[in-house]
Amino acid sequence: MTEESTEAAETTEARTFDIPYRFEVDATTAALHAEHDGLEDGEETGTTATVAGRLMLKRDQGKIVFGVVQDGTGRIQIFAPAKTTPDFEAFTKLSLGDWIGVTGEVIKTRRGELSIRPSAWTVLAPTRRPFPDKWHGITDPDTRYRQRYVDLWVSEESNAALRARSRIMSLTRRWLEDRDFMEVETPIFHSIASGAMARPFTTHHNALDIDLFLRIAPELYLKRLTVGGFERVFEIGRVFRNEGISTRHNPEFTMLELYWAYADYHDVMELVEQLVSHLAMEICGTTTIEYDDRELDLAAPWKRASMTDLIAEHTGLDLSVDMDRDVLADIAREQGVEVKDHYGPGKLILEIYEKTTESQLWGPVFVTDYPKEVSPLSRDHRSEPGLTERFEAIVAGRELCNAFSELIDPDEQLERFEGQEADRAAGDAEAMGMDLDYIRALEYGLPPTGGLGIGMDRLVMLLTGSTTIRDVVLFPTLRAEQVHHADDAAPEENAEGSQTA
RNA sequence: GGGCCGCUAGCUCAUCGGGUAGAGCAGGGGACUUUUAAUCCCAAGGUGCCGGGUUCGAGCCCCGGGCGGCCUACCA
Repeated sequence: MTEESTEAAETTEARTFDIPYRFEVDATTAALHAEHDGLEDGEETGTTATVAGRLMLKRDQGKIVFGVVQDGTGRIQIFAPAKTTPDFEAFTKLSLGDWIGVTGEVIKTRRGELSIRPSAWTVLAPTRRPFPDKWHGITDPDTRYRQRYVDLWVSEESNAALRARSRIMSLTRRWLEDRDFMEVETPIFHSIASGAMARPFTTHHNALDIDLFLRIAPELYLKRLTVGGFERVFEIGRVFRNEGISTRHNPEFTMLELYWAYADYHDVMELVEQLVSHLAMEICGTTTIEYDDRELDLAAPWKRASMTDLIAEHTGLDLSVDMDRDVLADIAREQGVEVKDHYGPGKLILEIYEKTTESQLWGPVFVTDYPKEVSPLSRDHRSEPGLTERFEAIVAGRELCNAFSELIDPDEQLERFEGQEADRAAGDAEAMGMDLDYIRALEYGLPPTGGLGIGMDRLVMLLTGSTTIRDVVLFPTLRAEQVHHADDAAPEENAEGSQTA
């Protein structure tokens, strides 16, 4: 087997076409269906339309060719009789996967299929690689994620989920802007990894000769803006956490954070339940959706319950951060928690909650009043000592967001950072970094502020029914693939573009 | 990171007690004037992920590696 013949099996011989520099489309396939699906079988409209897209199916009848063209909105049949189709011979030679533009009368065939009968057509891009199975498409997840450019036009569900993602982002922005929130962009390079508990990615700036972290959260920059007088800000952007990859985790993911001056965490709860139910109505047409074969009602208001009440409800254990640390540690061990020496009462309660209760919740429910020990950026609870005004929303059994009445006291914030540093010294690689400039900002005065972070990928999963995050991320993080191309293939190498070598 | 599983033609999948791989679709050639994954005929297409080992003989058994999936751990 020679190199040439191997390659010939994988890419078809180059066909040459005179490809225009632009092409004027005047209709989408969806619009044509919306307008003309009511036609009688065999009826003709007398109206001409021009569509463009990829040739997905072709049925050659000899003197008639039936094609199916797919654009970004759907599909339409091309009805091409030899008699009326220009350059008919060439039309019969088109390959599945070719991009074409077609102009012709909109008609309905005798068998009742809405079609365009071409009076003109042109190739817009010939495909040089073989078409995936036209019925099964691509099932190999590796290929779907690596070659999303194929997956997107072959797998309808992928296409729909990723388009829904784009709409969700757009709807979220509009909804927040309608409430006078202003979108901002803060740095992705951080010199201190702070604002969340996670391991960062590290990089280096040559000219400054300094190491930098990719941000794990935009939080501290956004609150600096509130100090600066931007009273309602939000950022939708990528954050980076150097942790495991799973069906719910991608190392880079999209976070919405917002800060709302003069509001508290009760206001933020209302905002979250309203935003999410609004998005559900827009995307799903209802707030009663199904996820993972279970029903979920996203209509506001959502249940609110404190962490300790939920633990009591699920285990019968009546816990409090006032309890003796060692007593709590024993209870934690009984529940299967791996207790570490530096865990205080608050951390132990959080661990017990995560072990016994969180996975039992389906939601939506706001879990409120987190221990101070595990909430270094949240303000002390106004009436519950040792707790903070913080909540997470559990929806479909997963954490959707994290929010709080922001800690505004610089002295208290400094102490919390010091506590984090102690944890880091005790071996906690995810402890938050000390940020003295942020303390300085607080010293200028941060008004009462409600803050929120939502994992947008998770939200998209929820609203599109996706059970893996990779289905809502266009290009999920994967190991590098070694792609060979025929032109640079060494003789002993496999001249293959889609396999690993 | 740990455990389990997978990798066969461009795509979707077969095959076997270890005896040298087979079909559909796509691609090539041909037939067909209303098809709907069209149909029919012909020909072609494989370093069975890679590298070792065992064996007279390995896609199949063993070891190592690569890539992926699921579960698990951390987090959103």
